[in-house]
Amino acid sequence: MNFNQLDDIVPLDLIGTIFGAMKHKKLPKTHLLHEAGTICKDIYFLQSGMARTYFYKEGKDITVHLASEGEIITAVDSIISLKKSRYSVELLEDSELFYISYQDLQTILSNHPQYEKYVRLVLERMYTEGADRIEEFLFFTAKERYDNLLKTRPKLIQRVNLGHIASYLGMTQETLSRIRRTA
Amino acid sequence: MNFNQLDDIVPLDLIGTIFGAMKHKKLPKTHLLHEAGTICKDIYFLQSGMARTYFYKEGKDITVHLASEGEIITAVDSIISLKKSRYSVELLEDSELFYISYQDLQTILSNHPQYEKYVRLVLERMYTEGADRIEEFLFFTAKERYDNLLKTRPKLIQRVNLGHIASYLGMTQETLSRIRRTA
DNA sequence: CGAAATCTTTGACAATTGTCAAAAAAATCA
DNA sequence: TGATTTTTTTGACAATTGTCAAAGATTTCG
Repeated sequence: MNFNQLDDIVPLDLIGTIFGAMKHKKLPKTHLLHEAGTICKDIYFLQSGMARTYFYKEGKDITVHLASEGEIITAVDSIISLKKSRYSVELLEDSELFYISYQDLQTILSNHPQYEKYVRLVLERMYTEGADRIEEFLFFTAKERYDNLLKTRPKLIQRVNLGHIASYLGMTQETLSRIRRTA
Repeated sequence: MNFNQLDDIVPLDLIGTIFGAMKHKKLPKTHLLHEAGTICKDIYFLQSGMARTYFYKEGKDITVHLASEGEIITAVDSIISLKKSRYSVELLEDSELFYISYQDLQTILSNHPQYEKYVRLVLERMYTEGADRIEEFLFFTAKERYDNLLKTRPKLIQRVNLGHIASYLGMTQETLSRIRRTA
């Protein structure tokens, strides 16, 4: 398995326990893992490939989150609250993934409370990453945000449409195209 | 006690256990709870008053987080990683607060692993709030972000300097002043 | 109270980013 | 391959937001 968001945090026996409860699938590019307007029950662990969370604002398609192999993706606005999600989750490449319902994960955690700690550590990391992304918007210009992404996740830029990257960075596709020309 | 980020999630006995380990202080406006460049070890629970997390970018003071009574504040970039923080945490009003070191909190959690679940729930909520804030920057104009803050945290706008609110919303003070005139 | 300090507003102008439309380039697939 | 679809770039222009400087307003505190 290849889960860089977890490997250094979560002990092997927990990975084993959770892994035993996970289902596995290979799915093609453009497949919708989750559709906006429905309640999202599953958490996806990308073994290979790439996915994005997105939604529409005033007719425009906006990418909220991007994940590649080793990373986790789900509709965060639904999985915890069990409200209908604003987001859809779409595969950007043919992908191989493991998944588990949040319900099942919670059952495992109830039976093995010693594992809660590791879920906490993963959440802490996710929270910190989110805080960094907020900072980006507070201090950085469009060009700085792009340069930063280039530095931190270079592969992503080669594999994802310009339009998706632009909306993920909070700018239009045209702006990103011009930024790239100058850089 | 008054902890609206916790009351509806965390059971009373845990609040009691943690509360027993917390220290209590009253401190005046402008007091620095934490200073940038040092490692932040404590988590603060505001009983009354108001605080902000901020830092400097190119000489400009930028507010990253705002908390009022019932909310939690700390230097998130340091408390978990134990790295030196980029942020300072400052009181905006005379405040009464409880605090505990993250270290002590972890010890409590080790001794009472049944409580990990609630820390996870709090973190999930914090993460979700962070995700919402990112969305704001992705889809909303300066005016929309201000209107939204006005709707979700109206008191805050009456109690916090325009400049702090402006940087918190990712715009200049002048822009916010003009937005407010029109609204 | 009244002077000093801090905070907010305003104006003129500049820079950044967005919009709309169309052309160019690249990817897809029958 | 070659036609079709999708993606990216470009241009002209508009809207939004930022910068700098200064004037008003408000708060603080001796």
